[in-house]
Amino acid sequence: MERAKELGFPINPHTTVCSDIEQAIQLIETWTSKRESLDYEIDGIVMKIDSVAYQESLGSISNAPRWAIAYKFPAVEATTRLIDITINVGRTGAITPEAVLEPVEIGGVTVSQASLHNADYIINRDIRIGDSVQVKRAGDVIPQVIRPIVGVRDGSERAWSMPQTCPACANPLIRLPGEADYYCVATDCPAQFIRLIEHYASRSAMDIDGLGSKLAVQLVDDAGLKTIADLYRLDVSDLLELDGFAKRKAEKLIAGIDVSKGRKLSRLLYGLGIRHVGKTVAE
DNA sequence: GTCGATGCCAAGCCGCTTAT
DNA sequence: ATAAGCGGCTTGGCATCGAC
Repeated sequence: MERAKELGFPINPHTTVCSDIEQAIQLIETWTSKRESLDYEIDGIVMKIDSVAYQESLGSISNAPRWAIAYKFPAVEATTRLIDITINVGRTGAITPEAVLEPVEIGGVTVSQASLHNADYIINRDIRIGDSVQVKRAGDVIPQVIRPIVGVRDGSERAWSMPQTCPACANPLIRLPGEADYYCVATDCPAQFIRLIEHYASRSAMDIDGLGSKLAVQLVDDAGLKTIADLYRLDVSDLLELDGFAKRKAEKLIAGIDVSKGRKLSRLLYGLGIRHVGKTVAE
């Protein structure tokens, strides 16, 4: 940091060296109360091993160094009403329940939805539709439903259970013994296919410029896409039939699809969306 | 002016493999 | 035998930019 400063980079003036863990804890306590005095917001403090030699011998795991970690201040919590629980069908057919919340301000943003992860998450916490719930932003970012406030129930709350059938294709949902998620295992489920198209076109797969989630819906619902291969049978005149498409946008998308023919085999493999074949495995 | 795509900030949970 | 590591999968919000 000192060298960076010498080179003219702006560095944070509050950087402090602590000689042991007690001093580090003391520093956190000091800043917990002084936090409001800064003219910018902070969500915690980064602790680093000062010795470069120790940093090198500690190394890294995956993306994170073992010699630096963030202490995060407790996230702000808010109370709101759980209006409904909807379910989402993922690319692999995994079913994820989602909380529809009465919009509430938390840490400067409005939270109206949160993932509920799986059926057990809801059942174990006894979360019911209509409940008042405590919500926070985990790591000050990701909206999370923590627990229901049982004491304020008035009897109108309804217990939730996982639907028996897929909301998109009406085929039965299946949960394998020992697994947490329910799956739609239909091979022709439109919700799964829309997600597959999104994934296939995404930046780290075939990187088709201009094809995102909204367009995937349009292509499947309105342009009659049935397989990934159908993408390559589209032409400009097909796209001009669709809402919001004019010449320029249609030509750009066709060009983007064309360019994707030249992508590496590993990107194609990843793009096909085979379970347990992620980016690393594909490469 | 509006809508969608994208890149950025991220965490929880799960299933499996590897290290201790 | 247990813990740590890791990849995979899913999600929310915001700023910015381009197309319509």
